[in-house]
Amino acid sequence: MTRQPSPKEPDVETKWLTSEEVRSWAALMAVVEMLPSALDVQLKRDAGLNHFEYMILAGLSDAPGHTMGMSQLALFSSGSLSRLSHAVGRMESKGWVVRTPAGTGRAVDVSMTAAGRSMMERVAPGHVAEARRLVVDPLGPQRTAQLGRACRMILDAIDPNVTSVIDATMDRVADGTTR
Amino acid sequence: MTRQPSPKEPDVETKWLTSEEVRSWAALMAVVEMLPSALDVQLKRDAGLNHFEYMILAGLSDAPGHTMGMSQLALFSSGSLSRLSHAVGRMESKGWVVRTPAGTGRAVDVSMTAAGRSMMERVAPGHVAEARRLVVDPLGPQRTAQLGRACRMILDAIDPNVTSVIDATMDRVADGTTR
DNA sequence: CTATGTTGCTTGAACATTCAACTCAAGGAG
DNA sequence: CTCCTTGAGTTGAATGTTCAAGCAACATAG
Repeated sequence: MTRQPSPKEPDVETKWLTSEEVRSWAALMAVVEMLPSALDVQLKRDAGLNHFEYMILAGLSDAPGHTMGMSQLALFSSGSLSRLSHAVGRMESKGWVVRTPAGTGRAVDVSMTAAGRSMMERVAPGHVAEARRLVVDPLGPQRTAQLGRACRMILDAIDPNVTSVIDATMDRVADGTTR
Repeated sequence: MTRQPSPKEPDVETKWLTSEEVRSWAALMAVVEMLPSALDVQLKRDAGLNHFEYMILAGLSDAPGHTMGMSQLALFSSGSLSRLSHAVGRMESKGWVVRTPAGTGRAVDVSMTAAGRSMMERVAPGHVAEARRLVVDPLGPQRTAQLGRACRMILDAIDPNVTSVIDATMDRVADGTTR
């Protein structure tokens, strides 16, 4: 039901989707539902880690000093502060990260431990291989780049802040500032 | 950490991503994490429904006789049978769907009730508006179609069966067979 | 110097999802 | 006919996520 359900009334208000658009929308919805769990399979198997936790570690791994504040990390990992707090709690008890009070106010910094880092080094290759197998390779470079641009436009519509945080991290990664 | 972490060893095995590819990948990951919850906000507010439950109703709403078998529905909604079973249980207790034993074997059919249908009619416009606001309109028709094609390629890589189920439903929708 | 607000995070309970085990019905194989 | 095996769902416990409330450290205003 993404097109007009029953054309009884004139239905002036709703701008329904064309059948082309419905097709695209359905495909996108299927991807957002399936891709995370498809990735979870590999991560869970190889490291007892879910996708969200992986994103956290990936973020820290590329941050200066392997450290980020909670709020920034929440924005980067596209999760709520609460979800992050729970997740970091779990990961702390497994010894992958530590929390330290940051300079000012009530702020908290999260940093990756050596154990966390070595875990990442163990899992990352498999994860990248999955990324290739499911997305990058089937699409090829051209379409992958196109997809990236489309996603950035969507993110901008959802919340303009996210794009800038991600871009910042990506710039750091590209520069190799962290190595 | 989607690129090479520390170039000590030759690292013959892993084909890391280029910085262009990492950018696209990061944007895609952010979308798959954020889009469902962004959509949930509207659905929850307007109908106490989450995105997965909406997909179930949407599937039924476009199915002949507003009815589908559990397995087919699971495939369509990109969820596990177990998840679907729990979700349908909840929705049944709210009076939106009913389960009836289907002809052969252990099979079960799920159908949308009148209450479910009228609920859909109430929510759908708002949902479509969100779909437009966050995706279709910012991208424009060309890029939306491109995005759809890319998603279909990804789905094919994850599980070739899904594409056909979705296409089948979409064909029905396009034909208007259910009206 | 109290009161009021704001930021940044944590917490607990309610709710949803996953995982592994189980049931029940058919379909063969011998 | 009896014994696997497979297919289709269900169930309960363990795990994760969300939601609303709470709390501590400042800031600002009176």
